[in-house]
Amino acid sequence: MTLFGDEVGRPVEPPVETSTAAARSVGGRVVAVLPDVPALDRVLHYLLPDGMEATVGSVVRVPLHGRRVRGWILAMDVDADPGLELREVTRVSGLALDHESIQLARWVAWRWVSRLATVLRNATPDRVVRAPSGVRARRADPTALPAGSGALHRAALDALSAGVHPSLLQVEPTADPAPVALAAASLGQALVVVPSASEAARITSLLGRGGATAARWPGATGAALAGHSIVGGHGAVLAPMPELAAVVVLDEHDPRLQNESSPTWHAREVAIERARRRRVPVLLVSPMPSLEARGACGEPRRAVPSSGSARAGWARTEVLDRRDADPREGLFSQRFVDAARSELSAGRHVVCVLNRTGRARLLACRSCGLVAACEACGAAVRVLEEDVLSCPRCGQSRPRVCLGCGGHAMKVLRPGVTRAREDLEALLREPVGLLTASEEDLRGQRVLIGTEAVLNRHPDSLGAPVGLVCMLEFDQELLAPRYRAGEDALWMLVRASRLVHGRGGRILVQTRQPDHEVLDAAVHADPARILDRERSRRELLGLPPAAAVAAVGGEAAEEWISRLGHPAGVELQGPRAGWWLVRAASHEHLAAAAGAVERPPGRLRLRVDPMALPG
DNA sequence: CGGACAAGCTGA
DNA sequence: CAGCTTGTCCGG
Repeated sequence: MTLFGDEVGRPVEPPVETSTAAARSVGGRVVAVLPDVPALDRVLHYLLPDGMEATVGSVVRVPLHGRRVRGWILAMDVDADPGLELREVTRVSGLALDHESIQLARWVAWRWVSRLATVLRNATPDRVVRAPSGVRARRADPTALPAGSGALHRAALDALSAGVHPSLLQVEPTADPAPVALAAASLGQALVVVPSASEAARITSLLGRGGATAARWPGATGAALAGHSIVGGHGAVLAPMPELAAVVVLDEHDPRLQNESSPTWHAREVAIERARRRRVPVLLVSPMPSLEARGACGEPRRAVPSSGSARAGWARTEVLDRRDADPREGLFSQRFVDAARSELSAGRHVVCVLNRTGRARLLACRSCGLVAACEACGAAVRVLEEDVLSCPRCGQSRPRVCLGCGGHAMKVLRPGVTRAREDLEALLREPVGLLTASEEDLRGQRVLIGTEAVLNRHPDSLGAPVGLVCMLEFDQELLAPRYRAGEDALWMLVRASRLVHGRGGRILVQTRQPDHEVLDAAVHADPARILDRERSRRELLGLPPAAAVAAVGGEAAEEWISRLGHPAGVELQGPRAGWWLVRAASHEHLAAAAGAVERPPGRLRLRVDPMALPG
């Protein structure tokens, strides 16, 4: 029989999995296995020997063409071609998924134009379990609430009990979302998706204190199968959850909810689809609801601000116009230095954000003025470590010598955080800590400089209260070529608000675009000021979510595009720098057109709903 | 994907 | 013609 219609196409409802052939063979049951070999992309039949316990979703090892590979059981007791000599399952490793999460993975593979094996590989934790946890599932006690969170808890409960249509709750930036998670976990097994592992840890322990059985994903398959609530990043959305009662996505606008490598599934979209299939409520929460969420849920309900003030949770934001600044002032304005000194003397901490790693991103020779460029490809080189110029385009590196005059002295035109930190230490006569995605040195404690990564920290992890966050060069964010630059920039200001929360702290933004709409939105504590305009811009330009878009690259891209042809309702652009852009009116159209293409051999990179468009 | 197997090339 | 590389095929 054919499993679930065609094996890679649009998922259909599961077939009845009883078999007329159950008694056909001696010594075992026939099972359908998807080998963990994405290029194969076929379901094969094996014999599960008597005495070997397995079920749909079990991870097994099977012989395949002279080797042993991992695979997933997709169906039990299926009909196999009677002429086939079936081989035996070698080993049952354990449980990782269930029927529902496999069906959902099938939908993910369809929606993000990927293969089922690739999605299952992403959804399978490194360690599989032998059996569900023996601890009986408990719900959260609805009366166990952190102080002052009653209003948000009630709003969440209202939204979750209003029916199964997805709902959207706009909260203030500094609202603790824990009451929303507690509300979901008081209904039964809850799936709580958050953007980061640290936030997952925090919410998990809060749920535990609220009386619920809750566990962090990944590493919680046994708990999930036993009906415990699950808290985790974008991967958690495919956890097997047999008793699922409610789904919550916190900070649904956060780009980290999208898987960064293919398939680029977004946890928000999967959560909505999962809740629809299970007929359970789903609640999205955000201080700046995304266009995608508003498209799926309609206009957001607003949680009553705890303080009652209209700009509650949004820190005071000062915009410093640097158009007329003395160029010798460099990154640090006098106003910033004064503000920083006064915060420090008041016992509060200072955080600076400069979204450039390394020592320098642009240099020029001191004697002849030539900009330092790559010998091989001509791109501007940067300094990541002392005295080595490295090319961001082709990866070549060379010593720090001017190609024009042989001079050694270089002027830094665009410093990175490493260099900016040294300048700041000299300026404030104070040790400065450094925090980037890859490097952490908090020796300064009182003053901290970092890339965007510093904004992902919970304020409690920084010791004393932060009184001032300064965006040293915000134009880089406002002018970034990514089509989501506006939202991303506002999200940085929201996170800065979280860092200075509750102490009358403020944000100082150094910019040459003081009237930019993103700054206007932050100053007025009203994200709708950019998001409404953003929506019409996306519609006008055919950008997500107004259109469904996929970027196609890799060596097999050209062949794939030619096989795609020109189906109705699909528009092609490119190639530009080896990437094509496929655009369709909806994801139904995009997935139908892309799913009909037989993958050519070779590396194909297919990114649906990419964060940034190629070129 | 990666093992099996066949066909092609090389050197004694 | 053994020994090695390169290419195509196909998996239960």
